[in-house]
Amino acid sequence: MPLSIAAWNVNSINARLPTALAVLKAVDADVVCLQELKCEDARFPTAEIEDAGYNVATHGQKTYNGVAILSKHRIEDVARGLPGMEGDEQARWIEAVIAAPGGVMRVASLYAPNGNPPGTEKTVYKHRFMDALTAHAQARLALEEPYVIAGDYNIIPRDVDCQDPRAWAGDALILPESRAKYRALANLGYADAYMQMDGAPHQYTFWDYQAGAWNKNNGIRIDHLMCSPQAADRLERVTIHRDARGMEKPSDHVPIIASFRMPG
DNA sequence: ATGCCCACGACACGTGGA
Repeated sequence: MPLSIAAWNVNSINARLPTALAVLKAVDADVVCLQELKCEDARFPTAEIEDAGYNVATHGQKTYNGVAILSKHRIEDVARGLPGMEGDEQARWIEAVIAAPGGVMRVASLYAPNGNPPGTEKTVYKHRFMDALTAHAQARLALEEPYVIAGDYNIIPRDVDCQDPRAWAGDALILPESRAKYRALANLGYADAYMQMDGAPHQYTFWDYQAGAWNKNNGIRIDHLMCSPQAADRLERVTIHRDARGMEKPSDHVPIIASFRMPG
């Protein structure tokens, strides 16, 4: 029985709850990692999400950031906040174990910092966060378990992961220092699910609200599922749910979904 | 060369996003 895991930056769960519920239904993933809830835990629409068939674990924050894990299966061992970033007030990390019938899978929902403008404290913070992520991911490898770090990495890994790299030159999403952080995670042994299954150029997960970016297909691929070797060995499918961007009141991101064979 | 659009807070426009 496969286990599907989606990553989706919802850009405020309360601003587009009807849209979000429709997307959740259409995607029908077993596990959904949400980013940019933009609300405190008490204001998360738990009842509506539970009615849609999901258990809920949130790490919210007023106005900014906020991440959640939704799961049709039991959620265990929830941890909030990225190890190594103690004292950071920004809610960008939640991790848990999903007790699926076919076996357990550890899943993290990640919202990495944007880092713009380059050369500022924002950039320093982005790099510090990514270094903490790499250290944590390395420690987790010792467990030798299926583990997926899913979310908005705010990194364009290759030039072909955007429509026009010249338009992004100098941006924190594409700078070599940012790409090096993504590669450091990959070099530990974490596979980008999209790259393992397909890697086709010019497939995007984000289109800006401005300047008709969606109509011009001027997008970027910045939402990724990074898989431990034990998860990567079970990966059988990846899809990008582009339809979500064409809906009424859409998020500027769409879900990307990976499906894993499970032993049981 | 910059802004375009969108969400938020608590009402006007500044901050942040990517």
